[in-house]
Amino acid sequence: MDDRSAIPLDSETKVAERPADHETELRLWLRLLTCTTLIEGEIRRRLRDSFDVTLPRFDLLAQLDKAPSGMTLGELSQRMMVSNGNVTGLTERLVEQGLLDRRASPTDRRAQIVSLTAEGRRAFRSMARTHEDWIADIFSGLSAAEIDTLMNLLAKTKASTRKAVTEREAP
Amino acid sequence: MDDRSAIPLDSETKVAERPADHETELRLWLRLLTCTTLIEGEIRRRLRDSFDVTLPRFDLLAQLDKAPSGMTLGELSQRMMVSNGNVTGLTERLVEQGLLDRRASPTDRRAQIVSLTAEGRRAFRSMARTHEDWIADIFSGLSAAEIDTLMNLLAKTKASTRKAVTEREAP
DNA sequence: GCGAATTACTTTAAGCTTAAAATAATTTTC
DNA sequence: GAAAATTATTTTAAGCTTAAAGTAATTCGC
Repeated sequence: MDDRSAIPLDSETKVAERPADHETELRLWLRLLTCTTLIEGEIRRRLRDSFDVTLPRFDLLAQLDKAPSGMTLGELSQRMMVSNGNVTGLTERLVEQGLLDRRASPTDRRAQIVSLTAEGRRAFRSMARTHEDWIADIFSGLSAAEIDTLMNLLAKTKASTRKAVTEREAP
Repeated sequence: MDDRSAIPLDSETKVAERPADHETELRLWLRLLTCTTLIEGEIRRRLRDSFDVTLPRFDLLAQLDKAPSGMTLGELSQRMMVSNGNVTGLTERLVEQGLLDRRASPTDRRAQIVSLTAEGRRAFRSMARTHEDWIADIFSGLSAAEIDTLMNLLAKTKASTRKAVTEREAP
């Protein structure tokens, strides 16, 4: 007999039938997803209304702002956790908009290095200041201690996820 | 002279220069986003590899599984937190796939009610069981207590976000 | 060095997603 | 009960996103 279901997690009378229902984890995942969707949607809306920029473009600019000498497309794609083709398209539009510079790598003729133009940097910095205030506003219902705890638990979640992914890839 | 670096992180002696840098909240948001992106990507990949289904379709089926008598498109769009047009398209494809039924509302001629077909219900239930195990696996690095704390902090985050959104809409 | 494997990127096709405008039906207001 | 406002949905155009296939350059193995 499988007695795992007899462990009094929240429930009282789990019958043997179903091995172990991981409803708790599922609810956690749904809540995590809801939070992110909610915040992401709000930020997307504000970026569009205030600066007429999309969130993916803002994200790309943010990555480049952290790398003054630029970055290859592959590096961008890794840091943004999106596909290569995605970065190709985003970059094209931002170059066209005059916010990005694109040049061939001096050491590798396959690679392209993109970096912010002066205008791109100026535009991003200006948006970033407001963006930071929005985020602070959104999290203002949490105390410093709660933010700290949340940070740590999310770090654990990230580690746990990576482990699950890795172990499945190389079993 | 730039004395920002001399200011203790959350001190109250904010010098005039830079009002308040909310770097902590920004880092929290980025971490939250990373977690979700990581998990979402993995689940999307597994759903495709194992069941040849997309995540949005799975999500729509999940909503309908919870409403045995069906739901209007508008209700679906609200619960899934996506646009109306999005639901229109997803529904079309799922009806075409034979997983959804779609009928006019008897009380409101503008509205359509969609519900799972027998096949749709069977297909979803089968996928859902595996899906739940994946989620449990992904969160397996967290203890029950940690999961509980995380749940509560995310509830707070959600509430704080809704407050920020609402107050901006109706100031 | 030479062929094989890998790497960086682009292209393609399909699907997802949104905002905004349009359509049609219902409800509210006077 | 007619006009005005709201609601439910669809359509449209633009952009995002991915997986998979393709191209070109580099590195590896010998």
